[in-house]
Amino acid sequence: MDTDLARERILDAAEDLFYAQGIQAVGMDVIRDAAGVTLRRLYQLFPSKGDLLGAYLARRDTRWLHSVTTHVDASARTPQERVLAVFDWLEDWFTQPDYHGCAFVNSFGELGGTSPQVVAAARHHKDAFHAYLQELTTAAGAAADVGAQIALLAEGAMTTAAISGTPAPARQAKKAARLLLTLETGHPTGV
Amino acid sequence: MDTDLARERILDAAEDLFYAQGIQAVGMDVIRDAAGVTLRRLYQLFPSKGDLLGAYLARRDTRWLHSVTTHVDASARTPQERVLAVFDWLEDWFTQPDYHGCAFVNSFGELGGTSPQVVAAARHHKDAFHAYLQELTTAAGAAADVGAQIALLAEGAMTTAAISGTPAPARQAKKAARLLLTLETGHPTGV
DNA sequence: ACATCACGAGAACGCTCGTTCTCACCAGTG
DNA sequence: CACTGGTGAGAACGAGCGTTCTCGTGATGT
Repeated sequence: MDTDLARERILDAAEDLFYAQGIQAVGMDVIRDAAGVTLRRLYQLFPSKGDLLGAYLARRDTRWLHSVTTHVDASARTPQERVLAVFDWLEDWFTQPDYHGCAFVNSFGELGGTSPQVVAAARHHKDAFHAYLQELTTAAGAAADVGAQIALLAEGAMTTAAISGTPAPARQAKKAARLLLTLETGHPTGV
Repeated sequence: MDTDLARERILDAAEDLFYAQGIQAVGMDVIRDAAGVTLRRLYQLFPSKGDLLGAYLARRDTRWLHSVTTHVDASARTPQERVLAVFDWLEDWFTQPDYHGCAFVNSFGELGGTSPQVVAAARHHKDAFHAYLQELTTAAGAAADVGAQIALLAEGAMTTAAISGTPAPARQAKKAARLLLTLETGHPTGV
């Protein structure tokens, strides 16, 4: 088997399994089985489980953000709609049957107390996402605070949808985001 | 040693360790050492690690909510201030040096994929918290949606404060909550 | 005083899991 | 054809951990 193909199949298997069951719950042998790869090959490409974890998080980070931005670019016309389109994308995500939260929040919850690598990955991912929201809200003419506030709504929606098991938080967050966006547009916050 | 005292010391140790390092990262022997209790006693009081985990989450649930409600009752005068006082309490919490997120979100991230018991505990805890916020916002005369929206802000603040390592999200969330609360007070949402 | 019982301390057991090693096999090279 | 080197399949190793067992000891009841 080609090396690149093997890498991809390993990362696909790791992503499915790590996300579904947690990182510590999935052994390297299970990933080997799911990827259809030999253990030797697995350790050649990822010398330790930590390396595989890092690659998993890195790939998921870029893919996830790319998916959001692609949806925003494709579906929204006005700057305000671009902000709100993020919540439509979230609702789609929450509706997928295997959804159970943000992989980075989950990883942080599982290993944040022991792995600085996971903390750094989560921080990087959230920084990038929040910066993107800030960019969108600024483009929509909102006050400086609104980006962070809308980021909090999005984060809250992710964990609430995961724990409650329903996609409803996406719509509630969207509604709140619309209010924050339209009411503060162009005005100083005045607080 | 008294049985009740042993229970308490075990739960104290388990809470410190589970919260700081994660559940799977902490062995029963470490809890035994920290509690100053024999392994025999530990298993007499909590026949399995799962039982100990359940007791830990149950106690933390009631204590956490009690702490919030106590602060709200003690510090806030008007119904609106009672809602916003929740975010002051959050800021205090975020500022504690050992803060790294909501124990239930972390537990869910760690074991949500494999333990229905943890899922149920997290759901119960979040249901109770969100119901409390709903109660506060209703008492403040806000529209029906506002409770859920403010809950999303609080949840987002918890995870964002944990991952970013700063307490700032509490103030951002409070600002947004104040807007949602005052702007929607007494009006239909009109969306 | 003697039998009984509970308990403290820690060893032991069985399992999981990350990682490495063994061994047979096949491809290419002189 | 011999030789070398890489590969596949899986066994093996070593550590960690949840749980139980052993053993020595001291308290209790009669």
